[in-house]
Amino acid sequence: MLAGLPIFANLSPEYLQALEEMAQEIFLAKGALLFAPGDSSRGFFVVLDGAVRVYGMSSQGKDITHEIAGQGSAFAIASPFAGTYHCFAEALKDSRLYLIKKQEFLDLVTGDIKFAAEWIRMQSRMIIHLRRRLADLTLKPPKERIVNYILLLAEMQDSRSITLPVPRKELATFLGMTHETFYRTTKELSNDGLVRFTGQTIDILDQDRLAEMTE
Amino acid sequence: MLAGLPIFANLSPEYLQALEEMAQEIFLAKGALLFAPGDSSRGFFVVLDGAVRVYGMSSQGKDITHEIAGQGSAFAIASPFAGTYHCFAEALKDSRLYLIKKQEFLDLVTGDIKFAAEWIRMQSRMIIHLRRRLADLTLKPPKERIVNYILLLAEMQDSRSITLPVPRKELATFLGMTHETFYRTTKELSNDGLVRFTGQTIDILDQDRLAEMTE
DNA sequence: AAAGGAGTATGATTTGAATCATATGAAAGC
DNA sequence: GCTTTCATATGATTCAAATCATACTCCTTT
Repeated sequence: MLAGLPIFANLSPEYLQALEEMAQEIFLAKGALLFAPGDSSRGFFVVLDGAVRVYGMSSQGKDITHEIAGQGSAFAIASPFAGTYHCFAEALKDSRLYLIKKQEFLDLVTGDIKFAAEWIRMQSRMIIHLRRRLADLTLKPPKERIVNYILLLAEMQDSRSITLPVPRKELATFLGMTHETFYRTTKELSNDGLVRFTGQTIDILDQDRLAEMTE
Repeated sequence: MLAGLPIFANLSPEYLQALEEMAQEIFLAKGALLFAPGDSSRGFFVVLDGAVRVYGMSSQGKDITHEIAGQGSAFAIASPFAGTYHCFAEALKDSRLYLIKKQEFLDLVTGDIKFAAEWIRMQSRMIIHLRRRLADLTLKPPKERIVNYILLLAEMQDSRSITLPVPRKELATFLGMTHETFYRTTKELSNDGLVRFTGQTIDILDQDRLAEMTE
């Protein structure tokens, strides 16, 4: 089940096997809250089916989406070490997850040097990615953030035609803007003949010009 | 030299010893650029004396400070795994650093399970911290970000009177705002009798009311 | 003593994106 | 098949913070 997931790409089969053995299957109905800040960690999660939104919230009720974890993504992977969860996680659809249980996972990672080394590499990538995202959200205007994101998706899916795991609306808070701004800006891109939006599909019409916009 | 640094707080003396042995002393003049995005990693750094600013830059020349690494801070710690640096680093003062050399460090971390486990814990804390910072910069207004930061410093230094390692000006881009906004807002706080600024010193006059402002 | 520069400070103006308000289309539930 | 809800869409208005402009105060340097 875990084989082929990007996050575990560099993990050898024996470890996938070990992780699988400590996994517990969990079902979540659409809209269900999986955890909230302060809840003590039961472990981290892998999405087998469906989609989960991981997000933080400010005092004024505004929210930022940290991750939209679709099929094959893991989330809350730092929580076993922290002891508690620090965000909200909520199912965007009916979902099926693996819970990789905290203690078993900690035993594995602190007991096996090869596994630990892989985990460190993965965390390093994550840290660099977070730094980059931080800079983007703080410095770049909405339009560039959207273009960035589309190009990133295209690269990851290796295709000009991208299928979103969730309605477009959900992307707005991930990209740090309101849905109004998101719709307006995507409309612009579409008017300029750069992309086409059809339901939850994005077609890239002019990759070169898009790439220019982000340097 | 490395003993007592917060980042290595949980590391036992033998590892500090090992790190120290793979360290190379480096001197930087004020204003000198230590590395830029794309440079291949020589390792990570520890500030023995002085201050280094780690920052990212957008195409339009705007910048965000990721870290102001003062005495005792480490930075670029994920770079040995990434292979290259992903930010700029520049000395804010004449500085003395340790370079913890890449290959030696990688050998240690991938060869010793106890060290690896500690490193994973440290990275986990860093990931959670970055998430939190991301949410704060995206969701909270400038005033709250400043108050947050002052309270954080006070907690870290365990004192009502905080000494900054750098001029106040430098804090603005760390908190994701212009220096004009920073000065204006701090003036407000000072007019309201919450804090007092004297050169590079901040005195907290009313901790309770400050704490209220951030919930 | 004068000159330059960095840090601190404030006023005036602009602007980009949030907010508020509504409307249409599409899909899901009854 | 009808109603309700959710996603998409767009106009009007507001507002907070960036930008632009200027000045003052220390400190160094000469």
